[in-house]
Amino acid sequence: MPELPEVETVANGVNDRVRGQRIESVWLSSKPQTFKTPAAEMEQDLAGCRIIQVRRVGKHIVFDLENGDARSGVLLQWIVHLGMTGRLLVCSPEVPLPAHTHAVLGLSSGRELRFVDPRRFGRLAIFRMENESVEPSHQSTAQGFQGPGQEPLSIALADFQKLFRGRHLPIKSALLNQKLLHGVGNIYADESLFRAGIRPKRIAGRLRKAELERLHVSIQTVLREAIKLGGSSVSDYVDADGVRGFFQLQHRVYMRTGQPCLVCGTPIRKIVLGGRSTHYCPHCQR
DNA sequence: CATGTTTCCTGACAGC
DNA sequence: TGCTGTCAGGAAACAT
Repeated sequence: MPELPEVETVANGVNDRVRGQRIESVWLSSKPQTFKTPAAEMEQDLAGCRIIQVRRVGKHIVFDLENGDARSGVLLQWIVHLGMTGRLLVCSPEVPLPAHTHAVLGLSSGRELRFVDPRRFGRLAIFRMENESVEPSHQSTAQGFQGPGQEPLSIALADFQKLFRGRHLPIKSALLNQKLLHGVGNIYADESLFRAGIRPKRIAGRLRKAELERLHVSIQTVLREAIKLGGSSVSDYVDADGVRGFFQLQHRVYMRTGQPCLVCGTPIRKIVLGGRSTHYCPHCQR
């Protein structure tokens, strides 16, 4: 299940392979729920565009596109959300199309960019923004696609603390809420809470200042470490090369139910919180 | 408005 | 062996 580190890894890998190329052909499957933008419209929009760059915003992969019509002043973005089982692959057209392929972009390099998603929790969309050249004295303030939440790797401590003020829900549920914080999913929520020594069901608004400080640090540490290792390969996540990440070897609680805590030896406990399996050490996390 | 619950989807795996 | 049932999970939609 791709979270921030996996999405970052995929986005970087895809960026290296497709940056600067033109989209010469577009094929989309007929599974309407995959397309937040109607498929016909998306096809029209993507065809002929040049890919300026590919980057991560939250758990979304954003393709910044130039549509070749400079006068239109429109910057298009292709937004890819991998959901649980989505993959982006760059390969030769000769490689047989895997089952559950939902999008194939033919590139000027002669290779194809493919979106494959068996479980269809992934989503594709076009984001359109006006080019903000209206204020020539200022740098463009155009951000393009932005989720409603904050980026965990750059949020300041004070803003981080503010996110949870007055919230009456378990801290883990708050961490998973993308409207608050981007990119933290089930694995990294559990791992961060373990490293911060906080029980997942503690009420977010009742955490002490010192605990939020620890959590702020541990989220960033865990995410950065995971990015360095290429993400976690838990079920079927692979990067753009089809290579698996290695962060799962660093998991201290996730999927370690019953195994001894690596700090104190107490068996790791598993509960269900907000419909998500949740792992923690009952001794180390209070 | 803030939270909680249900829904979407298929592969993997357990149990008979 | 092969079938059936259960589970996983991001985030939107819906309910409370």
